[in-house]
Amino acid sequence: MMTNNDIAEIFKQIASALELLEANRFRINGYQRVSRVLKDLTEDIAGLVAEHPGSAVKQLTAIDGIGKGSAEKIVELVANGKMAEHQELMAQVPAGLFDILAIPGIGPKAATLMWKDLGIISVAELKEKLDSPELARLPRMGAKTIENIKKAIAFQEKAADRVPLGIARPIALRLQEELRQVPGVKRLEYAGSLRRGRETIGDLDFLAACDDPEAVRERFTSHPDVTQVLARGDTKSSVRLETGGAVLQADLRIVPEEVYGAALMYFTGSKEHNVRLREIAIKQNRRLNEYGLFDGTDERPQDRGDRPIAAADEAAIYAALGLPLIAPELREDRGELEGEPARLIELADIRAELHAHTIASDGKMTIDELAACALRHGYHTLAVTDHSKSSVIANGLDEERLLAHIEAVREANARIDDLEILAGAEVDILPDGRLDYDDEILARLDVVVASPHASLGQDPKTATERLLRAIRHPLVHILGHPTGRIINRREGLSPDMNALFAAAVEHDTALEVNANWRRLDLRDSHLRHALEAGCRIAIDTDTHREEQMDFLIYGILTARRAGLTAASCINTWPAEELHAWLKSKR
DNA sequence: GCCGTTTTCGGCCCGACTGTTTTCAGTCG
Repeated sequence: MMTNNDIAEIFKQIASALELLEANRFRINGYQRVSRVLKDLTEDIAGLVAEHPGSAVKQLTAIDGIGKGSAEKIVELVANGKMAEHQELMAQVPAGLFDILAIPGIGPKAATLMWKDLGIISVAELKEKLDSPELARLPRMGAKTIENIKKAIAFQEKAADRVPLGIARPIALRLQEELRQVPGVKRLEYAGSLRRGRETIGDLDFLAACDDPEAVRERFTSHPDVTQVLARGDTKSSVRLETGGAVLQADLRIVPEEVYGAALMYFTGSKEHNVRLREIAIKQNRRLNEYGLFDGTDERPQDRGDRPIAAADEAAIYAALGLPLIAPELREDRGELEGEPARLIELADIRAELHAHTIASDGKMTIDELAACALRHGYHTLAVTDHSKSSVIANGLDEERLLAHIEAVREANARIDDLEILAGAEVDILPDGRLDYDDEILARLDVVVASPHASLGQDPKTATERLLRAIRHPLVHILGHPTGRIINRREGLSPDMNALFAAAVEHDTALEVNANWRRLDLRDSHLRHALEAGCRIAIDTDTHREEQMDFLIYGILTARRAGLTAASCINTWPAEELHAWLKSKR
């Protein structure tokens, strides 16, 4: 069965092959857009084609970015497992060239030259020839360029994956704070995919407005964590840095304060969202760039002394375009420019933590320490949810220990004011969908979070049945980290998410957004679809140690990317409402 | 390749920086 990602990957390969064959730039863009749109799509394309073989092309062309040609190719691919155009291109372009194209600094022109003139068709071959005179004889291939390619390959070998949000954000906050200390800095903040709250970050983007650009530039490019300076221009600098176990690229853009908003929009992206906005501007006979929104469509109006209609702040620019302010997390060209945006959930809306561990299983805090932590966060409710007996590695509780633990929680609740401490458990969903405690035990718990921990390589059908059984269980409140994925490490389960969402609505079971940055599960795209289906959502940190309760921000960012409002999130409800809902399952 | 309140042709976002050039191509975001 072909997943959306598989299909998207095929279109991406077509685009790359066409780049190497020097095809029309806009045709390449077209394929790239199809690839991106497919990746973002929430419904399963293979399923859609299977269910509506006659109307699949029509349904696919209804999606923005997919035309008749691509729709037919998708149907061909799903039906036959292969696509003629793709296969023809793959026969023309050696597969290893895609890896060469992926090296930062090497584009289609350089890769094609190396291939056609020198027969280089893999990164290994390129590395062998880096010091050969024949490479240096290629046009535009001087000593510095070759040196940069060497460094880029070394960088890529170190920085194998995009950096998880939970690693990148603390680094960015630290760097942001350091750069703000430079005298004369008026404004300085991170933008880019980090500001949009993506689950992984490609590079860090900083924007500054200041009195002394050279001082900020100097602090940035000579920072002790910087391993290489890639660019150092008047308004833009770019570096590679190694810090906190991460290897990243970081860019700094310095602009006049009066155009800070326009630059922030530009630098926050996404690229695709920006393109949409610029297209809207053109339709209004205007021009939008990082220096502002201008009347007329002249090139570089900022250099002609034109005064922008709006430039200083984001809201004014959106307003001038006739648009509401779009939250950074939504700026992905996924339809955010249509309709009225809702007020998205915020960190301060959260009033309860419903998934947390103590020393009874694999946590580091006692019940009292956990409660103190919840009180510091201003919560009205805390659920203590230690692991169940099958999670042996996590020191899961058997029935006897669990009953004693429930007593300890009840005792703490009686002793501690201003916080309702609930007795719960994170109960393993066994591979066949049964739960790890019997109903008599589950009924004694105030909160049951049911989560998959083992057998995470199951086939989709088995996984769907397994999770459906847990969702339908009358004593389960929350489905914890539904897929069990670990970002950059483990795919996790690939169940039919639509089936899960429908069952969750029917049985009034909440779905968790696990805020631990290694999980973020549900992920943003799944959550978006869950909300369309009408699911209730829980955002919990799965806290094992004190500082992990601050992981909540990662769950909030992920939830905002899906358009979650406070009302749909049970952790925001007043105590009485939340407790009544929990009791409705008892 | 995609798209359409200039709709089936003719457009398609906009700018910064480097290195290799003698005025700009290639790459990136």
